[in-house]
Amino acid sequence: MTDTPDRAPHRYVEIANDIREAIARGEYQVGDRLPGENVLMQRYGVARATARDALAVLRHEGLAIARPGAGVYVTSRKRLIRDSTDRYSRRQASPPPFMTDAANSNHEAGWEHVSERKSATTRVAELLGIAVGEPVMETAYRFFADGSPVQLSWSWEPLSLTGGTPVEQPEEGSVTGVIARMDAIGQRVDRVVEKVTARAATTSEAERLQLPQRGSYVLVIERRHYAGDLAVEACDIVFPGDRYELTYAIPVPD
Amino acid sequence: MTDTPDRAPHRYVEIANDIREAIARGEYQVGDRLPGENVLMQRYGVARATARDALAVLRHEGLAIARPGAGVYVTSRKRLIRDSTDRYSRRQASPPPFMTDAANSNHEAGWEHVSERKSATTRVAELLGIAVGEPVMETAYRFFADGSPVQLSWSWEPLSLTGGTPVEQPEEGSVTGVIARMDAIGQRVDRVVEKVTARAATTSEAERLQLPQRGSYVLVIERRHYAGDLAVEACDIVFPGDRYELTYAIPVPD
DNA sequence: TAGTGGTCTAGACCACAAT
DNA sequence: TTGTGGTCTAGACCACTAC
Repeated sequence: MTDTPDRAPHRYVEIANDIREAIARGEYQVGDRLPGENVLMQRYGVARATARDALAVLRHEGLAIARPGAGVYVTSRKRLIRDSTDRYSRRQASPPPFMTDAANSNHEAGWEHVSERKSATTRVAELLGIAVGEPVMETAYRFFADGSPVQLSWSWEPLSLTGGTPVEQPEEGSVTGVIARMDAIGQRVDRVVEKVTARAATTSEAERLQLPQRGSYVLVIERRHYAGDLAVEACDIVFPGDRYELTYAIPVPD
Repeated sequence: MTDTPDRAPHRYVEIANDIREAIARGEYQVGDRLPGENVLMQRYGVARATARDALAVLRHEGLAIARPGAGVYVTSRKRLIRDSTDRYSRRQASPPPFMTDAANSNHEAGWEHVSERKSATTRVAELLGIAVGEPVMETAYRFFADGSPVQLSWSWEPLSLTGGTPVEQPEEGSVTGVIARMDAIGQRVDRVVEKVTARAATTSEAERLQLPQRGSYVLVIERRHYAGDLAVEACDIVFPGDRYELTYAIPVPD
């Protein structure tokens, strides 16, 4: 028979496994408090750092979250679904796409936004195919579901296209949605490109998404709306890595 | 004027910032060795754990990787691109999609695979819409680029469709690719659905992808090929979170 | 063999949450 | 006021890498 290495298991892994299994057995429900560092030190006879390492494993897996001063709690395992199918269409979206994403959650969902004229940074200029320093409209969003922030985004549109038109302000006019607004000024969006990556959360992202400063990761979409070869909008979208699922349906032509 | 909190910065954050900036300045190139725990202890006059925490920040950001016994090294920042556009078409793919993804890398790319008849687990049954225990063909893949593993996947096809046909073995016949193989047995794939998530790497994933056991995260695609409402293939694809970018082009109908 | 990062002990002080 | 998690010190042993 095969001789499994069977190396001595590490204490912190064993402890993490114990707690994980207890959660799986239902001994701890979502929102329940888990045994903290002090309890684990006594229960397993380990040092502070070892108990802490065990909880760090669960935190990184997204199973638990530490609330400083309060304790460690079991987190919700449900992911919000962002479905790209039918998300980008000419029909005036109603309700807006994000509300559909959040339809599963119990509490109210909503968002805040602020639009501002800016000059294109190097990156924004590259995304939109314009010159650095050209005027753009930047709109920053933060979306909420279940009372907590679940999505950040920054959208940029070249003011050479929208400046002085009724759709200059993305969230102020009667027409909403990039595609419909661009239609209104004669720019026919025919293609949306989304690039998906995962990376560590920056300090500011962790703060605004109410994630732990250390060890958090995010899902990032870099999106562009195109009218032919012209990029009419660029957008960075940031999700807590363990809270979202992105769905893409790809038609296979005959 | 606004009174910024200006809370005392933490030592480990300062140290991490110093090293990150040194990398940005080009003082350390990809593959170079960074100052280790012992050097940082002396240079900054901190304890082992604090130096370690500083390096942990960089490791989590994907900027550095620790090689036990050897040191901490600057990692490559280039992401492989997996483009869904034209990935799923009736034309016989040549070269296979993965080779296109890896076209940017300098060293050779390739993959290993192994196919095996199995019984559908609960999850596979649910994915394929069949009964638990039904026979399926499971094919496990591991893809390499630049000499290191960059992608794992597991594909399942119901043997009720492919069993006894020339395309029963995904990688053995003259016809390759799910769509072409299914065409060969009269199943016309018209839609591929991909669900993208991010999560912590499991122990076994970290091992097979040669990632650190702690703190690694992965991008996961759960993919299904559909012929009408019939799921003819399901597949889990796992990427190192900081090594890949997934691209989706979504056409906007008139 | 010397040095490395991974794990672990046994303490400490702090800001903050709950009471 | 008490307890919590976040940070930090000052040691230790180990398996492994590089020489």
